[in-house]
Amino acid sequence: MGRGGAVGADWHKELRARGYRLTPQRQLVLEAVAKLGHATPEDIAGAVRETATGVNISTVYRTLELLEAIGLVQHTHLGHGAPTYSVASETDHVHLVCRDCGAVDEAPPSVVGTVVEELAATRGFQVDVGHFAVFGRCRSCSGA
Amino acid sequence: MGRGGAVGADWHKELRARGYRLTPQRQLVLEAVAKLGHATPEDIAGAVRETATGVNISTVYRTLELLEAIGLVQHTHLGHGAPTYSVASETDHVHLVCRDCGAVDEAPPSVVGTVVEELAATRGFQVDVGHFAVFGRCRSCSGA
DNA sequence: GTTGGTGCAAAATGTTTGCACGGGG
DNA sequence: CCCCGTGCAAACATTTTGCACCAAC
Repeated sequence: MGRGGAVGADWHKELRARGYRLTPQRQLVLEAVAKLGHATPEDIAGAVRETATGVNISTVYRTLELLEAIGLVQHTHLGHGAPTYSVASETDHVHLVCRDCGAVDEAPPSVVGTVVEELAATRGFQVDVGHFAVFGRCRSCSGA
Repeated sequence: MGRGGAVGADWHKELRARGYRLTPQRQLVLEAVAKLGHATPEDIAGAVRETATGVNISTVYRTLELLEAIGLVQHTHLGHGAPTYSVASETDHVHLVCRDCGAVDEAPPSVVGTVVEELAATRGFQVDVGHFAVFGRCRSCSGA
């Protein structure tokens, strides 16, 4: 699950190759994203503060932007508030968000496979399955 | 199409029936939503200001919340910024948003029909097709 | 030693709320 | 005449930016 070790062993090279520096803040933010999963920037800042003396929220934003550009993390919109970040390898699934209770469920990308294929074939549209959630009402809340 | 007159002829009754009052602001906001389509609260406030002396932005928010509760309008998240509002009858479609050029395309709900049915059958999840957009890369941007 | 990264504070953006006044019913 | 709805301003929440200092390389 969210173990820090799951994060690519040598993402340092990714940074260096692009001229970026390896800082403790960047290490901490990436570890926090891996550990938390679906965490908002604020969540991440909070988690990091428990470990270190403190990483400024603006640094968290800048770092997330950087890590996303490199392809190490991705963000998803699960609701009206802040987006949530996960390590890129873990975001390959569909999010089901209940409009009533707010519960977030996950489904394998295969459930939308036919749609993805159809949109690619008929419109040349390459779907990014994880970016937006699928909104609706879960079983518990639909009254059944 | 986008004329104010296209909006249900007697939504006044909807208001009255629930104990709400009919005000010029509410009328203007609803007409603006109908005319603009996929408009942010700020867009709507701007459009209304061209007609009237001015409707406060907070009134726009409160009015949109009210109109959505009644079922006359709905909002959709098309990107990272503000949500966009449309009259309820026009939101019954899937939004395809390109991550590169930001273009918003629309597709009939039928393209996701199988997914909607599958999620209902296997998980009891009632999908709200219009609330979140489908994110990805459009034909022009995946080729160039 | 350079130069990019960080912290801090302030600004920008988007949304909500408290309160007093005015208009709808 | 009652009281809901509005305008206004301030609070709130989230994200971005300018700038001086510090640390990675």
